[in-house]
Amino acid sequence: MSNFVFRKFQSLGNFSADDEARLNASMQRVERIRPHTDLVQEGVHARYLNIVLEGWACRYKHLEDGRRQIIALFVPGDMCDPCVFTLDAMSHIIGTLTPVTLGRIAEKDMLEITRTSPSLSKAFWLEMLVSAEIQREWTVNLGRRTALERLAHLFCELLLRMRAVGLTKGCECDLPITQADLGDVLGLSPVHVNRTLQEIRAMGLVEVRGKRLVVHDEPALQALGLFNPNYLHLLPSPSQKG
Amino acid sequence: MSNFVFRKFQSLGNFSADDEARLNASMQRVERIRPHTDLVQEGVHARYLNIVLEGWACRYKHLEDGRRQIIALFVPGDMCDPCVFTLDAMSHIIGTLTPVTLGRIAEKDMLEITRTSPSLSKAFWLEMLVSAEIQREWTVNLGRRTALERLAHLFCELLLRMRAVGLTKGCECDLPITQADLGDVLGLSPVHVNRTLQEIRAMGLVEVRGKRLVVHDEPALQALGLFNPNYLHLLPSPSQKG
DNA sequence: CGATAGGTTGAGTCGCATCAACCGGGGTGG
DNA sequence: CCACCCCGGTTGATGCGACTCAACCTATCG
Repeated sequence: MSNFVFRKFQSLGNFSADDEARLNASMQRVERIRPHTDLVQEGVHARYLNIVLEGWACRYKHLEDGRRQIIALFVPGDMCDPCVFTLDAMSHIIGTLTPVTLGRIAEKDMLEITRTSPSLSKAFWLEMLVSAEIQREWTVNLGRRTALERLAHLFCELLLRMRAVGLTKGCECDLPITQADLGDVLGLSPVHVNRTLQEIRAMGLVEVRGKRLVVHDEPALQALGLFNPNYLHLLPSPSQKG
Repeated sequence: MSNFVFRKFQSLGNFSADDEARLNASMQRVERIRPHTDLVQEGVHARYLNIVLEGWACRYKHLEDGRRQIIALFVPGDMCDPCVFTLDAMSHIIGTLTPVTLGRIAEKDMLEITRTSPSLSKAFWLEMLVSAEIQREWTVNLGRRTALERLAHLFCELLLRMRAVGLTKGCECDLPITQADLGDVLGLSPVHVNRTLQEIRAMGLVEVRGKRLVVHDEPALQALGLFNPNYLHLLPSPSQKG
């Protein structure tokens, strides 16, 4: 199992070697899915739990006239739908943003795992609650923050999430998505994303170069984005270095 | 138990007389909480599951500078936090919008109920999944719909949710909240809510008078709001008459 | 070497916010 | 019982933030 997925589960509670073995045994690897591919179709009952192992994916919805809103971002270690099994059909789509490698767990294995491993089912449960918390925070982001604040807030969140799975180097991490995708996350037009990126860089807080996010002043960025990390329910980080 | 709460649980699956008795036994009634009162403080571990029996409540967050976003609306029959027990602390506040009567179930009773009654725990689980679906749809609403569309969409949702618990008369239901509260739901200023209400009324779709919502043309309202009811996961309604 | 996707820039417009004043009704205190 | 107050709603004027359209630039890839 990749190191950062291991970290992810560790961050969700006690995670034993036995748990790891069980996960590995039931996880089927699906390599290098192309970017901008839909994994799960709207209106279809989910048959697998998908864990992102490499690359970024998202949950999104389309309006009839083509407008698109990305509802959630999935970075390595994230589970795309820890809770979707019981609903008859999904009202959203899960798709890749970059080339993605998935770990896939069939529904019956999931049921078996949650029935027999308290630590793993607690991990799935926590993952679900935290993703709901993120969803709520995004609601606030879209409803009450300006473009500049939204961008700052998103960058703060992503940096912390990437750090939690050990995918940062100091205040730097991958940001492998386009400005248009960022716009669909933030409810902004691609043009305005571009200008807002320039503005935030001119303030000396953040730079985006070559699909990398480089945060120069994290406290100031958090202040700008009115960012309070509580909603991520991160453990007091044992190592900030990533 | 009030008729509409009964309906609510029926709409969430098979709900026996025995289930009803168990709920009644462990539910403590809290009468007439004042409007604009916080039920659960931010950063405090929840000790109860709250079910709204009368009135409307909401989940909201504040930004440091006073901006406020309502993240969820709770109408009679809704559970304020079916899933919050396992998280250490909440990053949001639950408060009343109108005078509210709650049914309150202590944490230990909840654990007991979910452990021993499959039908009730399935109901709680479903309620949680649907509320997550609503949250996602609101994210789209704030990110990608105009003020007029947002309002139309919200009204469509509220009408269906109220109908599901039998609190509509045809295409009419209570709407006991202020325009300022609507603004905090929709990410709009109170002034703009007012103007948008006038606009939607001038179109002949909806009227709001005396804390009542009156929908004149539900299909047209759904079209305007780009509304697709799938996300509510309502059962094929046995009776539309409310 | 051309095609194409992503990024950048400018001009013009519009949706929504803000500020401020005013109205109307229900509750309260004198 | 009346006067007042205050909250919620309404209206107008003005400004700004973000969108749209359109052109152009740049890097990558076949």
